[in-house]
Amino acid sequence: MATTLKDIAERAQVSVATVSMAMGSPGRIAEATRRRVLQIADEMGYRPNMLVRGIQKGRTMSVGVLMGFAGDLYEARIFQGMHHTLVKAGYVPIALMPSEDIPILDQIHALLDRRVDGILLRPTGMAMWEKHLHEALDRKIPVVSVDTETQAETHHVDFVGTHDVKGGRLAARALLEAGHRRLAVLTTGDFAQPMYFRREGFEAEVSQAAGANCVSMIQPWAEVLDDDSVARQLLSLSPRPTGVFVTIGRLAECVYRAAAEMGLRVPEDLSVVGFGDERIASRLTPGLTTLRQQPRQIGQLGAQLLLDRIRRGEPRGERQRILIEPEWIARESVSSPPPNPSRPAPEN
Amino acid sequence: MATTLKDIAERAQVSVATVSMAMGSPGRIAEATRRRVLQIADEMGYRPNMLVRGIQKGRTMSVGVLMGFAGDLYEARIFQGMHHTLVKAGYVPIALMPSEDIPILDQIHALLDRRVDGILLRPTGMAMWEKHLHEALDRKIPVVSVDTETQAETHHVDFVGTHDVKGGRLAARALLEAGHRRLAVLTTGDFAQPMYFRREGFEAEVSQAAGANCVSMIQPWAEVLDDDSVARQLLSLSPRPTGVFVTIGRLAECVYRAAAEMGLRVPEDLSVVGFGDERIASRLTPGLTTLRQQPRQIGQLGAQLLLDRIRRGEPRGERQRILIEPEWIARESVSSPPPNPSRPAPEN
DNA sequence: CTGAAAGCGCTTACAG
DNA sequence: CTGAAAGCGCTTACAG
Repeated sequence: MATTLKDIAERAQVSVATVSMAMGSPGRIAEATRRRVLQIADEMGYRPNMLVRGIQKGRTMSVGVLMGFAGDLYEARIFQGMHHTLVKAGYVPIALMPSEDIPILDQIHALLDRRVDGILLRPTGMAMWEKHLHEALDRKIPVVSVDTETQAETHHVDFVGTHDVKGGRLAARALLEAGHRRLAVLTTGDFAQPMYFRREGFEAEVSQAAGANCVSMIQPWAEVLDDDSVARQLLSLSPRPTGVFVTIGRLAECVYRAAAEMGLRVPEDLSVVGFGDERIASRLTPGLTTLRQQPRQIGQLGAQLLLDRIRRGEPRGERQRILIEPEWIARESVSSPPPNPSRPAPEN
Repeated sequence: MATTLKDIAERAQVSVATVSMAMGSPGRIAEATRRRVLQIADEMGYRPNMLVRGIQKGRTMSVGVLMGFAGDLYEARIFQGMHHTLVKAGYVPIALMPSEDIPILDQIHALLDRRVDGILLRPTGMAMWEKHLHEALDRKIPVVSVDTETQAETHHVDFVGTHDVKGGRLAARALLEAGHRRLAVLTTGDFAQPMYFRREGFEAEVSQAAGANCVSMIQPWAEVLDDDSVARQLLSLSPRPTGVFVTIGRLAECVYRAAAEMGLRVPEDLSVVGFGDERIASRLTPGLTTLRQQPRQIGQLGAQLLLDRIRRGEPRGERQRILIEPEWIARESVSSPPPNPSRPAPEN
């Protein structure tokens, strides 16, 4: 249906090879012929057929992107970053997502059958991509994981994500420097590594500070939005923590509400530091001091890593791992601890 | 690099044609041979090369998807719907979005050069896809527009979207039936047709009701979130409207705030009906009665329309246009008008 | 400077 | 029942 080199060759009264060279190889064809051929090609609306090139060179200039596409800003930003880097380099993303009634293996095969040059994925808890990743790796198709690290098959899967441990440390350091000593973490358990790492970093930093301690409580993921009971428990501890780190922004809402119910003011009585969730953080009153992630950059670097591997043609090189430090965004939810704690500390 | 039919043929000691037929054509090859070939193919991890099929049959089983991917739930749902229908049918979406520094024409060409079988697009205000759509249409590649209708090149561009006019009518009817006669529309101008259609439907319905009237005010899009001044103006009219229709959910926030500042209660003093934006609608207090759109279904039907066109092989058939009625979601923001309006109506 | 030939991976009539 | 040949659209040595 579409215009082919043959069509052009006939019209221009030259061979297909000549047309091909006129378009592709600079000085191979006489300038006059070349001009004429190009002119005709243009008139006929010729567009190169990348399928052919894909077969010939073994490069389709397309990559598979496996994500959630669930509609959160964070993931959209990651995709924006990937998209930008890919398209700038002449690549195109084939975007697939998990779906109840479509076997994941079929999705991977759909990519392999179209000979994608590589795969970018964000292995969220729900998407069980990982089990079938070897299908790609065995065929020497590079895979780069983004935001969340793959659990299995990590051997040659590069990774770009947030430096969660560092983020946890930064949160702890800020609270410690503000004078807090009784610290707490409110986290949510069943949602993969990032939460664990954030908590880990926080606890590690606190453990190095003289006279400071830290309790941690876990709220089931399903109840993150609605249930304030865990936050209330946390604030009912005696002695009560004066600085709380929540590993995900939404949890701050629970803490805020629980505090309000208990007559505690933020930040006068209680300092709170969050993680990510910029929208929520800026909307809360007082504004939530938080660690901003860099989803766009994560997407870009992930794509870059993949392109590097594709270009080097060695999917089994040394594994790359890039962690991006979250940015400290100071709002109004952190201050020094109350001078007169609910239960006076004897060591004054 | 990847296993080819030739590799399998060598191992199985048969011709490439035999291998091909063993896989593709049912009864063409002796069962024993077939088994052996398939077995070997499986061992070698053979995967068919769809690029070749794409060249041979002129079908790549891929379609271009041009959207915003800006991270709103609504668009994500549309994409989910498209994705589901496409993947179920063996197709795959190549997802491209507008980007400051990438010419749109290049994006379209990226799709054409990969010989996508069709294009799905959501022509939002920002994305100037439309100018270059003829590049696809001229090459007989079907295009289906979703959510927002294309302005130009509509000749053969099918469309699936919300029945905005009907939605506006439903909103008006509900307010009229609740007894309201002084009605108002708060809309936002610079954001393409849907808003106009909603308003149009509302005004048309009101104009048919005895003794009812309607004023309309437009708020610039850029200020939708922050600026309540237009809403305040609207509520300061004399006589004051008792029922307001906002053409987009977010605007309800402005109305709510303005009402609160002016000492007006929703719904006792003021009834409000919104459109879309389920998240906001359910979060507001009182809950916003609204017209729910069906983004997932819109995506599915859009993809279906495209697949139909691809299969029929006639990109120039009669134009399809599917409008999906928004669903009336009753919450708490609508009641009968106040018995004793701010400025007593003489006709009692 | 231009063309004929071989090849990329596969399918499909057509022979045998 | 299986294979050789031609062809899909293109590129790339190799001749002339």
